[in-house]
Amino acid sequence: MAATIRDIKEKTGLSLATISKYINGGHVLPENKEKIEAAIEELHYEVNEIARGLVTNKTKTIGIVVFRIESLFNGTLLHYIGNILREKGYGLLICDSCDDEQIEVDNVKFLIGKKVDGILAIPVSDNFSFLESARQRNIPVVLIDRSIKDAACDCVKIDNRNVARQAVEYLIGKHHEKIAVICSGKEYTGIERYKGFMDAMNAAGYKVPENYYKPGMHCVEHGYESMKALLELEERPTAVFMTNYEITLGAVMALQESKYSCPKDISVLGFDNLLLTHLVEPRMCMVVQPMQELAEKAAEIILQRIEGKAEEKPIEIVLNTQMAEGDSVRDLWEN
Amino acid sequence: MAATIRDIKEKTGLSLATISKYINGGHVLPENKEKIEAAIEELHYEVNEIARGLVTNKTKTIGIVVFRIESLFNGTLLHYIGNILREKGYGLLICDSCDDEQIEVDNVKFLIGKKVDGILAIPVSDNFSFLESARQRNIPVVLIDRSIKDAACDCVKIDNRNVARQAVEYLIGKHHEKIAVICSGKEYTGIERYKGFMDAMNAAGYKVPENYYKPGMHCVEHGYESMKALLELEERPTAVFMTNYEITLGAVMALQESKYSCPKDISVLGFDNLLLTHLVEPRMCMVVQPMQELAEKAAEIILQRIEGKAEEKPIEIVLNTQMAEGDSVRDLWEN
DNA sequence: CTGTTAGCGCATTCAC
DNA sequence: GTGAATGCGCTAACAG
Repeated sequence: MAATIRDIKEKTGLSLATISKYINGGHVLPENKEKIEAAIEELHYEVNEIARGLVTNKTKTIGIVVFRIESLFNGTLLHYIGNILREKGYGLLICDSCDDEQIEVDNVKFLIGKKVDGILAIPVSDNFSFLESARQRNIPVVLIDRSIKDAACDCVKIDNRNVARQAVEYLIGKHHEKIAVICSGKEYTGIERYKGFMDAMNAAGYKVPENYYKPGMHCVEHGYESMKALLELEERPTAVFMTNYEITLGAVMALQESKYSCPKDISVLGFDNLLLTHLVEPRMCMVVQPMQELAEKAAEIILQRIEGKAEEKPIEIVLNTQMAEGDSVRDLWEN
Repeated sequence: MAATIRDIKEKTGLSLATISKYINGGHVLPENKEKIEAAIEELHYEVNEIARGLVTNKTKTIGIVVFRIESLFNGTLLHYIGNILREKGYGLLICDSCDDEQIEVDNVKFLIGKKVDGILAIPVSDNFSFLESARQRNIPVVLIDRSIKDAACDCVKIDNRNVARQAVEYLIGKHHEKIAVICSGKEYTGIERYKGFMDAMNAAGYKVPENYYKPGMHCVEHGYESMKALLELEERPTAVFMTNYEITLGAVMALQESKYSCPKDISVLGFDNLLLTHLVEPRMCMVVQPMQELAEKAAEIILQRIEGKAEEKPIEIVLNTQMAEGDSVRDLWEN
């Protein structure tokens, strides 16, 4: 058995209170301090966080629910978040929702059972109900990347609609008019980015035929199938805008397999998938989110909430985003 | 405050023991069962795992130390492992070692402080010292993918040397003689796979010039730089064997950027990177590990250890691996 | 099958 | 500055 605070009481002859106080940074007489330190050293004593948690009602653990852990987007976020939290002594309990809303609900309940101090979520669901159980128990929740309508919940995200509009304006600036969009049709980011797409198209006065609009699941397959369908169209679009990591990946896979070449036959502009910019020819144009900042802000907010030093009302942080230019968009007026 | 077992005692008039028993799956009278269930429902009662942990000395939490969480290899493993464990009611506390041995040591200590019931590791380090602290406390440890020499520790891995040999024999079967290898030079898998490479080359009687052997870090950059160097060689290899996910990725990136085309100018055979087989042309030959099986076995073993129903001596599971054929290897005698 | 009692290891009142 | 007592929420012995 590991040594407990009682063992060091025996060893030093001091009382539990004194020892506990020292451990938690309180002042004790120098000679007692030495005694305690010596005993700790000798017995390899380490605080039992479980016992401490029972009385403080804190676990120093934060739960994170991600829509799909295999997504590189989530992996990158986890990397940054995990490092920040661990520096502060917090553990990260991770739950993979596998793109399934029911699993997501269960995950939140599971985390609550684990008595996490706070919950970070990159959600699958587009309504807040899966987090109700957390709210009831006053467990702080911070949404990352995907906010939820009318949720009144802390959230860190990017200016989705704006950046999508800018990206499409870039395409339009290269004189594209027949632009298709592949996006997720259900969740927040997909919808917002689609709105941004339409903003730009409407402002330019361009129509979007129904078969140029490809809403669907947030997954590689949807990107793949949609791009395939677009390429088979009699009146092919001259440019395609893909609005997330997975969809970009799938669409590029379909393009690579096809007989068409980019940007000669078709121009593409993707989202988040920085990896691809180094992998395929030509270098892709890509909207890239500031992952580290996203992670840092989210960690910062959840810690503030846990320590109770944040204002009452929901904090919403919207980060600016930039577009990485490449060679995957051809100017139709050149050549 | 959340409801406790005492609240439901008040509500039902039953004793703590009866309620506890019911919660833990014991048999109680049907009428009491109904009373308890009703009270649980009404009070939104959920077990406080912390309190339970204090008395059972179990946290129902398993820690996992991964060499780099952003690696898709780890993401896939985490996906499978997390799902299995959560089904059994176990949480997964995740620690990213960021490819740094010192961080890895700290991570293990951190997990021990969190009193995890067991530790899974996909390690950075090639010696067991980072796990000593766990062993001292009798915390079960299972190594995944990368075993450690003389560690006498449970381990789930693949037949690295064999499958590498087979892969190289496939290249040799296509009449390649000038075969280069890019591998990680330090950790277990890199060394084993290199041995397999040499087994095949030696058996065939082919020499491996020093500049065809590219050991280095387990990272994208190493794959990229090495492939670039190989392509610039006066006497270029006709085939290149890449021995892990990251290196394969980097090498393919370099190849895509180069003036050479695959398999016309050079043949390649990669490892683990199934994603790539769908992304680049031509379809790549790839050794692919049975990720799900790897995860399942590891989860199974750690749970057995925790429940104390595993034999004393270390369990070592070696899974068979197959090679996915593609078109990235040209038969030198054809055309 | 049920109730009573006693801790798990620690932090936190209070007195002193 | 220190020590004795109390309880966090639960499980595990018992005895009934």
